[in-house]
Amino acid sequence: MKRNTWQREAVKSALDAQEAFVSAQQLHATLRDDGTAIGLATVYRALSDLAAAGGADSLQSAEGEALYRACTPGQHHHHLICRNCGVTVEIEATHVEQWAKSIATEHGFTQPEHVVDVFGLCPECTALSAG
Amino acid sequence: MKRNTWQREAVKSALDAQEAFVSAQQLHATLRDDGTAIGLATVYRALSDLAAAGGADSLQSAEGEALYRACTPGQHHHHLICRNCGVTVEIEATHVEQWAKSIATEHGFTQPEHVVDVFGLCPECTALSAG
DNA sequence: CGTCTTATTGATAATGATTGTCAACATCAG
DNA sequence: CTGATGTTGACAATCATTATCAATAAGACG
Repeated sequence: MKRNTWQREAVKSALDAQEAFVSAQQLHATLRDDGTAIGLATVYRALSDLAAAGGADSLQSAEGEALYRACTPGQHHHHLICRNCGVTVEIEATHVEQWAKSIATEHGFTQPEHVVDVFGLCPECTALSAG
Repeated sequence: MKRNTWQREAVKSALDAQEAFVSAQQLHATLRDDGTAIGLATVYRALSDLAAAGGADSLQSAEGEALYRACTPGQHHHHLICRNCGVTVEIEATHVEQWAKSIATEHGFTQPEHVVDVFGLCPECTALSAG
């Protein structure tokens, strides 16, 4: 049976409060800073449960860390991510969905899934780097 | 000054001999099995040099390992990868390039880069899983 | 061919994210 | 309230990757 604990709630709402992709470590630090005493392992577990349940998106940073972000459940979407500050915009990619399916089929591949993410500098970071 | 060593040559040709993405560890094991005494650290170094020089593509597996594959230098391309056996097909994605640029611009993002990879089951693995 | 400079190697230690362990604890049905 | 058991959290363990550093070898030069 699945139980509801304040820890899982805390992780969920801490993730909701983020506008950018964050690592488990960062989220753990944030929670601690907010006065929430929670174990690191628990944050890892809560995040991977959330991701498995579709309540969060995850991706790997260039350095290999796992990053998480709250998302609308059930929606398949992709991301436009600032490589400097991490700010994220959800984007739709109907075109790309179609393209991925057809290219897979062309080559005889089945059960296609795809990883599509766009990295760049957000307006703010662009301004900063220009100044 | 950059020196030519048999170790780097060995890594390069071992990578060329692979039709799938492989990890540094796997490549090291392969080399050892072939009777080539080479250090693990050297394989790591050779692979990241190769990738930096454009002689190899790299991506992160779902488990977070770095995987490498020989590729045509200078060509920007994406991959269709079998999630079971790792076989890889290089694909072009002119559409997607354009789309990535325009979506980034729309949101005020600059210097767009993108990660686009399609995973699926190759014809062989599809047949196997069906049988 | 020898010699010298220094890039490279490789065994091993160190790092750092993530996962496993397991006793103590909290949740929820009854 | 109480008991069965899912969950927590401190810490150890794991695993890929990187740093360390003495020993080695590539290549320029004579």
